[in-house]
Amino acid sequence: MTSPRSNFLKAVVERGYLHQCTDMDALDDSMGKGTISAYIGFDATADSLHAGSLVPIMLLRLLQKSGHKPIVLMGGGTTRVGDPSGKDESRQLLTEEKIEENLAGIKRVFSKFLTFGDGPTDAVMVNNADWLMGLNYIDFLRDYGRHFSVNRMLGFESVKMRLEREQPLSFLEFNYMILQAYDFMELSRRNGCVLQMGGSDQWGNIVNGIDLTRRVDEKQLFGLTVPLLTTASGAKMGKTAGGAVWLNEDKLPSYDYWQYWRNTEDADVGKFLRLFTELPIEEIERLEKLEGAEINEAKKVLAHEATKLCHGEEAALRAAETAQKTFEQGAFGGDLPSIEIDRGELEGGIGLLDALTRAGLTATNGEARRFVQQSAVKVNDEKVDDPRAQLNTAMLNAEGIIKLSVGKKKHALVKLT
RNA sequence: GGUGGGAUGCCCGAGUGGCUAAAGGGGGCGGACUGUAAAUCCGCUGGCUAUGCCUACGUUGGUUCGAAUCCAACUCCCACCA
Repeated sequence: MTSPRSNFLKAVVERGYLHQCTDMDALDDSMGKGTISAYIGFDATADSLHAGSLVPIMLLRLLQKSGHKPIVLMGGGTTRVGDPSGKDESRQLLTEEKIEENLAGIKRVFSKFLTFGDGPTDAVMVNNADWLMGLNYIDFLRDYGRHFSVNRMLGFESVKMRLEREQPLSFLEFNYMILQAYDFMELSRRNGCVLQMGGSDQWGNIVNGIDLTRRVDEKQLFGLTVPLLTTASGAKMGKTAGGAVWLNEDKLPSYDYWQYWRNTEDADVGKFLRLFTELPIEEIERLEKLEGAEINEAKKVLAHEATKLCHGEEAALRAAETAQKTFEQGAFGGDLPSIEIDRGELEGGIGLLDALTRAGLTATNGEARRFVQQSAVKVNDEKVDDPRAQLNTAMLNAEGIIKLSVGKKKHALVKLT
């Protein structure tokens, strides 16, 4: 493969987005000739996307910046079936109302990363429920079912894995790849889409769509996959203490989002800067060369750039300021989570355990008790190891705030109403 | 439809009448060490108005002083046979 000439593919290779591509040279040619449309499909299994979906999202953004048209395919129809790829067990089927609700939440995420509209390179969002729900079973089987070889489908990784491990695979799920293949063909017909991208676990599904369209419409389509990311120490991307790293502000405050990137493992910094920021490569090469404690500077840049894309520059600066005050000056910043308490209530004294739980630092009083006993709890940066301790007005600082901490990283503020 | 096997805490998985809030592992969290990193070591890991109480071993009943453990019915899953 010669090195690509189109802006998009050049960047894809350079920044580490490429895992596999069906026909790099031919795709490069088409992209050089003019604007193309490409799509990525997203499940509607939750009401927000999380950091695990960020690579494909960034890929669509890069596509748009390179002068092409991104199509976001919402799996309103296929989510009703459930993708078996990469999963041991069938997924719980979601109700229709829940799926609709999830679609609405996910739409808000994309508006941050892509420009939607009617222009030639404006992004569009489509929902495969629009064409899948109306399919007639017998017609579908006769028109398209005959192009799928079961023999071949059994060889696909997603299916093979289930069969080898003797995990049940229902006929419903077995049909997922057929529906996704049909999606690709449908999008090529409706929107002139010629490229489907996705995670490396989608390779089989993508290739199926290309094959189907070649057989039925005699059209050449392309597929390109991105690597499925794990951190250098093997953990799945996008998981953290409190659960998933959501991209919607209402599910994960921008301060916590910033912290997630700030805590990136050393070995991942360069990779993440390439994938999740839009800094020039030369700048990234400079940053990833930093060693020892200096690499923290690179992590701050990563946190800033990533947060800026998702939540805006202002939120990123706010998070950085709070982090600086909290971690580097031993004070606290206004972006920390906070709870408000009535003065009268505080005068009467509030149990420490109760306060920790109300502030969201602990899930239950029992957990709070354990933390206190493990001397992990601080009030105004003073260690407290008596579970019966009370908060009172004497603890308020000059600004009328009490700072609570659990461990080194979790902090919250108690303010008066 | 028949026969056999299974369902345990976030996950995997021991446990076959009291010593079981349930071994062990994973994951997660806290502490030490550091650089808000990794690795390593130590500890914690059902809830509560807390020397006690409540909830929990698929569901519902039963036997027993006492059940995750025994019995019955039911639900779901798996395997083999038809």
